[in-house]
Amino acid sequence: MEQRPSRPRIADVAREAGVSKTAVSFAFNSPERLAPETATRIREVADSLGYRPHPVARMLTQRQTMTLGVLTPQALAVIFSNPFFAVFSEGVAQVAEAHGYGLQFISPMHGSLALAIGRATVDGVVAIGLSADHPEVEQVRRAGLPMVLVDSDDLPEHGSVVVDDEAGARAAAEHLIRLGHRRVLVVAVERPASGPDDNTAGVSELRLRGYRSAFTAASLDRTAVSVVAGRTSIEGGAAAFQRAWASGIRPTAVLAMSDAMAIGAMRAARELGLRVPDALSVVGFDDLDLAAHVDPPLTTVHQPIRQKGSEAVRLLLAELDATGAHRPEHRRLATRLIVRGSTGPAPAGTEPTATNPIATEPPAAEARGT
Amino acid sequence: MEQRPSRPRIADVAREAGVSKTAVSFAFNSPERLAPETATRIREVADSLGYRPHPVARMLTQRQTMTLGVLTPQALAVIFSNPFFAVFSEGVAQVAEAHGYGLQFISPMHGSLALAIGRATVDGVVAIGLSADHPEVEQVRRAGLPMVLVDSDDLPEHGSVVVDDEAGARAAAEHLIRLGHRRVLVVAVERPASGPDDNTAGVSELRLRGYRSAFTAASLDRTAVSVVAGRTSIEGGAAAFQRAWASGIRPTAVLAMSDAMAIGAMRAARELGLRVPDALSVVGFDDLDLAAHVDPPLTTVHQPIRQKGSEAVRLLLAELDATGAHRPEHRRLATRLIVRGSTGPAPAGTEPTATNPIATEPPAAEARGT
DNA sequence: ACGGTTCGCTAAACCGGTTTAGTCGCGGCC
DNA sequence: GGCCGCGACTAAACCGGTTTAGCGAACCGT
Repeated sequence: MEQRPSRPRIADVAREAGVSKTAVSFAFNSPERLAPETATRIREVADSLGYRPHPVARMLTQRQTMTLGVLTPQALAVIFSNPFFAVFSEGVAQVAEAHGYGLQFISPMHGSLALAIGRATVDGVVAIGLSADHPEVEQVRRAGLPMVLVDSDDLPEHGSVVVDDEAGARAAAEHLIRLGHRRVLVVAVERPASGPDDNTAGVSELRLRGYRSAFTAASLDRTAVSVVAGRTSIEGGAAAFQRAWASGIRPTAVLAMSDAMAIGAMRAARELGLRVPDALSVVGFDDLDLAAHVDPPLTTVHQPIRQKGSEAVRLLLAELDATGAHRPEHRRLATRLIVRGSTGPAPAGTEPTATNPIATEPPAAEARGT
Repeated sequence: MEQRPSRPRIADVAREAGVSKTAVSFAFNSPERLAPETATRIREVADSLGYRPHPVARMLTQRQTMTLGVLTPQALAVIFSNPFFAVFSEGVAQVAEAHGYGLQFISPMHGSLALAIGRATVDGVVAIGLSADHPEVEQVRRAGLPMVLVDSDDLPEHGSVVVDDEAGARAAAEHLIRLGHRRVLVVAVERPASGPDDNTAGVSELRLRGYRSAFTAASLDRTAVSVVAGRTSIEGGAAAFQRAWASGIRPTAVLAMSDAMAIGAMRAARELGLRVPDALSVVGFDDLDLAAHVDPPLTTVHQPIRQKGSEAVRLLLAELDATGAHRPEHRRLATRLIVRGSTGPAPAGTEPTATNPIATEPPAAEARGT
């Protein structure tokens, strides 16, 4: 017959202690406004009743939640299976936690990101993978929530943190060119078929531009670069490489847009009998912890993922602290190429002659092996 | 001089539409109580004003937050760097999301888990790695929050989800015994030095019992099993193995309590010149996706991590739906050994006794994992 | 024509706190 | 002795919604 133990309210404490609600509130929030012994007595009564101020009621009156939101257009389950995101969250969590803020992940609810935003009880938002043209951006603004964008800086009125994707990509391509590679395959991130599109398009575009500019600068033909896309996971990378191979593409090097895809491509290559880096060089992007541990250790473009998260939160907190109008800040973090064991000189005899940069191989004739 | 755009309130909509607050509320929550055209008009006005019901105010009146909490005694940053936790969260997120619930991670704030719980605005809690004797358990109960425990089932009044750690560990040890191993090193999880202790102690204890019972059942000396502890990470596993080796322990096999530690141990062994599995067999625990991708592929005890998360949420939701008294459910999920490439016959000449009949038995018929 | 429903809407109470604007009693000051 | 100021506390308004109780008009059957 026992009913769910209803938690004591402030009025219960007040009655029990023989004081007003106000006094109880003071005892917790500004004890100096009460006689010391009164404050002590109230707190003792509260303790004995097991009273804790109701967090929702507090949020309502104080007009702040002490919680920050991490906004992402992908489902939570997808998020957590993505190591990139895990590292990013680590950075976000660390700074938020240090400043006494909790974290809430805002992801599409019943397929609607707008709905999720409407439900979110946060003081500010870090948005990752959200392109500027997302309608949700407008919704966040109308909700009066400060926001910092990550991986997108084309909304000047919001703070932003980006990395130099283009420079990193260019460095990766230059590295391959110096090693003599003349036919590379770019393994790009495909945007998810359904659901709200994320901003991979923007980042992909920048990286592709970086890759290509290196080849152009080296006076190499644009056709030296072929592109295939896949999901950004080990399996996605493997599948993408297999698909490219099946369609007759025979690169001597792979430029993958994520470490996971690079690892997948390596695996697929190995299964096709291509030794890495002897027959095929592979470059990743991200420099996850994992990258140093695979065999061979992955050459990759390092981007400060953790720092992206922590910096975004710092910007956001600055905006929250700002009393009046506050000029949003824009940060661009550096990337750098980390050369490990998955890249090496292009295999001999694969270079197109200098006079004939196109040196197209007849795909049909070469399909002999299958 | 522009002030932060204050979001419109329900009263603004009411005034603008020439109706009462009640009518506006009805227009959103029970439109059938209004004349259709009135409801439509109110919604149009609301839209034009950009009105959204304030989520905190809603929570307060409806006495529910539509959010579930994931309670963990570790810092968020630690959590996210732990792949085990990522997979678990995936399971949690998937079910929560499907039922329209958001997720909030509750971890120590300024070192105090109690403080974090006090701030959490959730309808129920999934607690992982929380031992029964934690004082926080009592706090959650007093807050009137339903709770489901994961990896701990000694609180009968709360639902629970555990896996059969002991049986899985026993299977792993039996596998090694059949392969002829007689000197094994258990790489256990050390409990973090400071901060609130998590429940690894309970799980570790169970697994250790499983390991030992296999050796006892095979009439092997207890001294065949030595134990070393380390942090549950690749580095932690490597360090632990090195430490054991340095202190003169010379096992032919390692039973690690996590895949990460197993991988670390493999790396450390390789650096010591020990080939896996020829000179040293290694068994992990968890069966992360990663386990199949390392070289050699890791033999490990599979536990349904994702399912632990999803099942815990299902139990919790059932408790939330329950109108009256509800008997909490307790689930125990199975574990199973996945044999891959990191285990093999004990190297010749290492056996303490030649009389043991099991010694020559070939690798038994266990499922070969991919 | 009249009492009883039903419909469409509203006023006021409520959720559980915080905060503002006092009230009350007392000691000090001139 | 009257006024002021101050310390300790409280009543009431408020945060932004939802919900209950109820009101007036239209409708309905007899």
